[in-house]
Amino acid sequence: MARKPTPVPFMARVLSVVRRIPPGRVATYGDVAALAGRPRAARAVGNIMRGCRRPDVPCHRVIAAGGRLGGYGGREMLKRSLLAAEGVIVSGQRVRELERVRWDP
DNA sequence: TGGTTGACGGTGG
DNA sequence: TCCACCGCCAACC
Repeated sequence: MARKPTPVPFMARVLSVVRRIPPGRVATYGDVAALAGRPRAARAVGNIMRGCRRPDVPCHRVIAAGGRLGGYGGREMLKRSLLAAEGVIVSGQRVRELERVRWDP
């Protein structure tokens, strides 16, 4: 069964989802993929985020599963700082209390 | 048109 | 808890 061809490019939907993540909240790549309509495209989401440097897209709020920070163009420390500044408790390379700060759309 | 590339996820050792 | 492997996918070249 061919998946329904998305009327709008996957990348546009992903960016749209990420823009909706409020400050102090996070979403995993898998969450974003699911919200964008492709539950198994977490890796593809990461690829898109890799090239996304727009200030209007809070890509630092997108983390890996299990509370792991994931990457940030080699600036993982900055990602960690940005999240901490928003009130997200980060310890080492892990977000604590993930279920408490996980965005619930 | 077809192969490569990873800011991933889940499982197993 | 950490690391290695394999499966998945859209964007890129």
